[in-house]
Amino acid sequence: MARYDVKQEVTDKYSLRGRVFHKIREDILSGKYKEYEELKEVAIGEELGVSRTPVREAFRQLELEGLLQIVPNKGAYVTGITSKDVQDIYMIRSLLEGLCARWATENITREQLDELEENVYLADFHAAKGHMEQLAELDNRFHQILYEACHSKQLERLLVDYHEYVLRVRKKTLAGRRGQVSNEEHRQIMEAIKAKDKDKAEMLANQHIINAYDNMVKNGLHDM
Amino acid sequence: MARYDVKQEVTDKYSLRGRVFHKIREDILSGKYKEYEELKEVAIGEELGVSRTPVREAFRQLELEGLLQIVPNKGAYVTGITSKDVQDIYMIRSLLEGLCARWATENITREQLDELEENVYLADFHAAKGHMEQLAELDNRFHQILYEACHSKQLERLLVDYHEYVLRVRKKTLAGRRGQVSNEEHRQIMEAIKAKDKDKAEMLANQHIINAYDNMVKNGLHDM
DNA sequence: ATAAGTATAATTGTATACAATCATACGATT
DNA sequence: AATCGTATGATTGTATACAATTATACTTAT
Repeated sequence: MARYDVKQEVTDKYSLRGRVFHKIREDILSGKYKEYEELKEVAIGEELGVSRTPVREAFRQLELEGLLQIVPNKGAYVTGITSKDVQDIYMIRSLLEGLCARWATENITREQLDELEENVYLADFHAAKGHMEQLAELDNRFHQILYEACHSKQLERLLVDYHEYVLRVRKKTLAGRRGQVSNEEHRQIMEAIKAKDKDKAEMLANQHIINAYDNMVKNGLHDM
Repeated sequence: MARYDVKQEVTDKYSLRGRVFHKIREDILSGKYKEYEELKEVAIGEELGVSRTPVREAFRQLELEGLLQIVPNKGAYVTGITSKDVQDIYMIRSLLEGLCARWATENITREQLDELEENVYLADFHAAKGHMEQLAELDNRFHQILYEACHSKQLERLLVDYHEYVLRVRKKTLAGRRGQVSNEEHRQIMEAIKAKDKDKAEMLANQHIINAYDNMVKNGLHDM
């Protein structure tokens, strides 16, 4: 009847258990396995140096995440994502990121706010220098801080999932001018949270995701 | 490279594959397995007449759904849901049901609208007669129609998951006066959709979930 | 030549066997 | 008596074996 801490989950990601799961997940999101491609249990197993058992368990989880589609007695197929799916996900994310920003305004700690501020200033620097990799890293971290700061395990789980999910289609979105504009939006969100303006923070976070989507569509990245 | 239809997923739920998964899920949601209870693979397997393999696969899926927490080499424990978790989920659902109603307004078919209207009138009848079981059934169906009518696989998947999820805490919410009030809200949502008033439909659906939550808290059902 | 039917191969579904890890109890040592 | 160490049992992690299903190729009949 022991009450194990949820933090266990986080470490699991990088420990032995779930290694297979995350590797396959990564390979789907990175585009190594194409849409509608059939994944064979033995083939994947050999590639990862394991038997079918852990692969099957990973397949079942990936199906639940919507990344795989398993047809009984036939096979596992990489789920096809249509441009409408992407649009829907961004609209859903827009609402949830807004709620996250609202809750973060209420619950953010001094340390988290400091890191948020530092993040924005650092991103300014790297945007000016054209360091796209660091910019992408900082963008990820900015949202991650908010996910933690909203102080809701439920919302955090959803948003982390979606955030990883959209990496599949978002890869090069921060390149070009969007990087600087995006960080300017980050700054405004940060300022609103700092000023404890919940409504403004929510509205800005809403719009931030919509803008990211619009930019992605403009660059023609939505039809993968 | 065959393109299997998503409808396969639906039938799977009730076919052989996933039987174990749904049974265990049901037993957790129904409260048969208590919070923090440890589930043993062999014990569950014997109870369902299967070996450990399908049970393990189900465990992995249930962990991803947040219903189980698996600690490596130790065991699977039923996830404890705090009252804050419940509150968060209802807030999240409120936003998503609102979005669903908005999209349903844009995409609902004639047949779906008819069924929605019929649903409301039928529920009126059963509410007056005090038929609580039928009322609960109609409530489920009302939301289900909206999930289908919003015409978004992504949003539907989320909302169906949450809807089943909250059954764990919602069981007796429709009893008492809430049944009639709830159906009056259904009627307003339906009318707004019929009038193609997206904003109103969204707002009403938002409030509908908030009201359900407030009622649940008032009745003291949130601390399970 | 085409189509149906059958046999063979490949793949998934499930059960079982073995390995690794963890919990518990007992005993030895201080 | 308390504590550490070891041994034993229980449980999970993984691999493999077998069963069931599906896909493919070949044969045969029209």
